[in-house]
Amino acid sequence: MAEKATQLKLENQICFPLYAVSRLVTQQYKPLLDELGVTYPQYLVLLVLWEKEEIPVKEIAQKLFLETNTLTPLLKRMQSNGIIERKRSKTDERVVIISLTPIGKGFKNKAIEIPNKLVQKLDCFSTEEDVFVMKRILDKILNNAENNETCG
Amino acid sequence: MAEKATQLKLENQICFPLYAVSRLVTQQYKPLLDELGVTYPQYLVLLVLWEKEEIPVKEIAQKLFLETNTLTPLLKRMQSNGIIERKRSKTDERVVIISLTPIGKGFKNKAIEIPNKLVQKLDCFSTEEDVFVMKRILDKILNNAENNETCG
DNA sequence: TATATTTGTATCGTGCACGATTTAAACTTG
DNA sequence: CAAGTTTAAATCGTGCACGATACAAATATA
Repeated sequence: MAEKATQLKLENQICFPLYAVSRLVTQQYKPLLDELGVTYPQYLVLLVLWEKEEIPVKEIAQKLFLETNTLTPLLKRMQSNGIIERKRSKTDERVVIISLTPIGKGFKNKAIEIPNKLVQKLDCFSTEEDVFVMKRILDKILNNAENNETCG
Repeated sequence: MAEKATQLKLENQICFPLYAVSRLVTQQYKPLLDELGVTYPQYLVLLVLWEKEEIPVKEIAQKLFLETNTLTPLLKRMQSNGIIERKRSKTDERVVIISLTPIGKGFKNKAIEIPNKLVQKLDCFSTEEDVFVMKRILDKILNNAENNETCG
């Protein structure tokens, strides 16, 4: 029982540092993304679209582990900001295909320096070795989350 | 330049798996916290209050790396759910002191099994070794974030 | 080929996060 | 001690997250 009570201390939670560091890192992006006029989740959508020109909402959702009820309004905002286009698929009228406008494509040149700048910022909080180890573990977890439906 | 373009691929982002895993883990808590009728950030406030009976809003904010503009409405919801009490400090009228109601104190017994249940759930996604290593790195980052104002 | 089921988006409501601003109390300084 | 500054909460507005529900198109089944 004493051990279980100890497990309820904030410092012993696994989840909490994950939650706090995630927000901390997102905050590091803010000034860089402000220059593009996008939010952090919108930036993730841009990363997806820079890898694939035309992609259905559903597929973006799967890549980012988000639901369409989060993405639909987010994509509408990006559309009204002139960054992306939304059009219905010809072959399946249910599907909405997302693509970049010339403006959205142009953002890639501005964004090219962001990853390096962010690594510099993270140097204030961690070593590159630690960041690398952490990323490897997180990727493993995400990978298992994609494949392990038996377990959840 | 080719290297910089590679860095813009989603799979090469540090931030993204952090963001996605953070949400994934929070989702694992949901069914457990539903039994208490609290959200995940509210659960974090409970963890703080189980360690310290009476605590100002500001101090909770510092422990959880949140702003008071996030906490004030959250605490009001917890108050109207009968979990906590809010009262002005006698010695400093600016300060609002948060404390648990008997109901909030009683939640601790119900919550005592949550950490173990969560570890079990995480076993589906990761090894305990990896979780331990990750937590150590995340704690280091948080620690540096608390102390390094020169760098940000 | 009607009917039922599944699938991809969209809509709605609640609760965070967080920047910006406001307010009142406490503190500092001239 | 009066004026300016700092500090702790609160308020406001915007944008996620996400559960629940709706709806229409596509598919499966009777």
